Amino acid sequence: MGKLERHATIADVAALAGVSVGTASKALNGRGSLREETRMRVREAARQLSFEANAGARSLHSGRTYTVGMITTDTIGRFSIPVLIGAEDALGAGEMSVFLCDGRDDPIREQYYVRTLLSRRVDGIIVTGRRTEARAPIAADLPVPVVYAFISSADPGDCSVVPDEAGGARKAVEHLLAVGRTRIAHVTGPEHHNSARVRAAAARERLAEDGLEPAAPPLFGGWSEAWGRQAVGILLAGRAEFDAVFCGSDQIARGVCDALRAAGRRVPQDVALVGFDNWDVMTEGCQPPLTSVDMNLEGLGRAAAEMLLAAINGTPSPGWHALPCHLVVRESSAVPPTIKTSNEL
Amino acid sequence: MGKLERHATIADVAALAGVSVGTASKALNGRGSLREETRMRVREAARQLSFEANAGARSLHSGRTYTVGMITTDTIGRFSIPVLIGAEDALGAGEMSVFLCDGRDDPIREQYYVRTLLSRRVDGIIVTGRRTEARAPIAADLPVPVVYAFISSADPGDCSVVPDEAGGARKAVEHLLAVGRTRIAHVTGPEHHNSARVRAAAARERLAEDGLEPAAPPLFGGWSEAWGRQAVGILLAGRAEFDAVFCGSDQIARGVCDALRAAGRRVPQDVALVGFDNWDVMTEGCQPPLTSVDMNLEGLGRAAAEMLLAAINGTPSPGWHALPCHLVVRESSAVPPTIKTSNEL
DNA sequence: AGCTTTCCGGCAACCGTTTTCCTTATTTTC
DNA sequence: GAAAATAAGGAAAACGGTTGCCGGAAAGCT
Repeated sequence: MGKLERHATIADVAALAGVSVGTASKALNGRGSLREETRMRVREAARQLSFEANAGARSLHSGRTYTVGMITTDTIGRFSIPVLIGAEDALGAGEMSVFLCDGRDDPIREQYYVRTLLSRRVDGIIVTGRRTEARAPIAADLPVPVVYAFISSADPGDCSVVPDEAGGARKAVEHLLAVGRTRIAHVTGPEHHNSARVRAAAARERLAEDGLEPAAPPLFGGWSEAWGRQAVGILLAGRAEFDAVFCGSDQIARGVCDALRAAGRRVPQDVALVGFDNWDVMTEGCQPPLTSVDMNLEGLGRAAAEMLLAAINGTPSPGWHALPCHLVVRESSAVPPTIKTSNEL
Repeated sequence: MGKLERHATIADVAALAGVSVGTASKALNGRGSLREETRMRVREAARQLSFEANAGARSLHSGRTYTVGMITTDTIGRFSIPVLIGAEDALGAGEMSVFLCDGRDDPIREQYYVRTLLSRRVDGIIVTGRRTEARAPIAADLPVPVVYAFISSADPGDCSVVPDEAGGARKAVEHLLAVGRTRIAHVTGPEHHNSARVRAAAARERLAEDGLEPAAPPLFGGWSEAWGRQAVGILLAGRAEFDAVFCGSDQIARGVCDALRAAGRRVPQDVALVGFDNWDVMTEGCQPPLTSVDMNLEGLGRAAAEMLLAAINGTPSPGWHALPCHLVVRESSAVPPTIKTSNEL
């Protein structure tokens, strides 16, 4: 209840243990040569006063703060979170604490945060968030290493850790081909969004490798369920036949799924469906559960953190690092032979 | 490109400006009495060296670090995020930085974080996250103030900022009554979850105030869409008639909505639907868009941060603070008179 | 001219820790 | 038994800033 008055200092500990501050410091840090009895006495005093060394004062000496800043450029969103969690986890294991800064997509705010982080002497900075394109470097000539996670820096000399979205899209298409689909449509987000373009291009390319054409030109729109539903209308209105839809996001896929059902097309029997993001809320809410591409954002955050730690320790890894995506197969694209057979009747 | 070698110190600035460090400090902080010319000279030197005062060293003197720790007890989840954003925003306005700590629902991890935060001399701590019940205080006798946000502390002497879920549930029911529904069912999360119980009790109570009984006993299950769908089966199998369903979460509501449509019941004409959380992904994805109770988590985070700041400045607000929820009406519960009339035919 | 003010800016203490010497005892060695 | 080696712990100087106090110079007053 009654909050403790103030933090105990090492001087308090030293006094209680009847030694000098220097000795107390050595005792607590296992330095110098002290009698075991003395060491214990100091430790006991520290325990009694619930002493915790002032990290600020300590870093004054060591030059390292064991903190890193994490700036999300867009508002902390669904994509930043897993990255953040992964990074925090990896950093925490290295005893480093994370300053969270929500940039809100506001350059002023961002610059302000960079300045505060520098004044707090963070050992490094991770920049994350979603953007339509690679972003401009957060600042030039920073005295600390910076790693971009999920988002990527326009400067190729910077270290960016990103998912291999093209690879993910290829896996999605490959899977659809493997379950026997050949007339594959693609519904995705806005064309001005790099992810949408990359995924669409990779999908088309993978089809081409098998000598196939898309069932329809890729449909660019928004990332929402509403767009997914709308897109189905467009697909059905067109004269092209399709037996699968690869969607640029799980939300789109879900919209597609709902609209297909409403139109009397069965998933997966008539149309197989693959989403992107592997967002549990969507993959599980969808009926049937949705096959999806997982970008492993948490792993990405972890990788970014590890690269940052390495950079802090003097071995930076400049450049663009693409981490593999993997496909999680669920019922929306599973085609049990029996049904396939009944289809062929 | 080439990262700057090291941070400039105030001694560098002083040397460049040709004054003593003390004078430089005063010049930069607007203290002491200096000639305007001197002040400018120092400021210019600081600019040239892109000097940023070392916050750690500074706080050594002031005793304040202008940082707070934020511990999420469960893994950073959908509910922690808005709270976090709100708090970060309010704190940032007060020039405070936030240490993010992901407790993962692991007491060991949590205690570890408390210790690191204390060693970093945070000015205060915010604890947030989702839990089935009020949680045990994070630690006894901390030397810094603590505020619990969203989650609440079992110790009534602690400061907890929580949404008024009962009030929210009452508003939902009131709205359904206002649009002429009288046979209202309730589908919600697991009974061992305090939120589920509170909302269910408040809903029943509000009905009783109008002399009404629930259309069916409250259905406790999970928080998922799947449970919502399942619950509709149970409701339809029962002999009770119902013209509205108030759901304990938007996900449940969406499941209910889908299942109702599949069963041939129209929303909102036959059954009006109200959810809880006002989660855009669900309210917008749902067809029709879902009416829902908004807990204003971002505001809650902001309020928590403000209370923490107040506590840091010496005026704590112990106890349990319930913030009002509000209802966001959308089509799932809108009943245009024409349709109502056609129902009555 | 001599005294008091006012104005600037330097000096040094202090914040909490770590670390490098150094000084004492206490042993060991010849 | 004296010299040397070793062990144990203290004193003090950093680390980077802030701030109270003080001194010197210039200006104002009789």
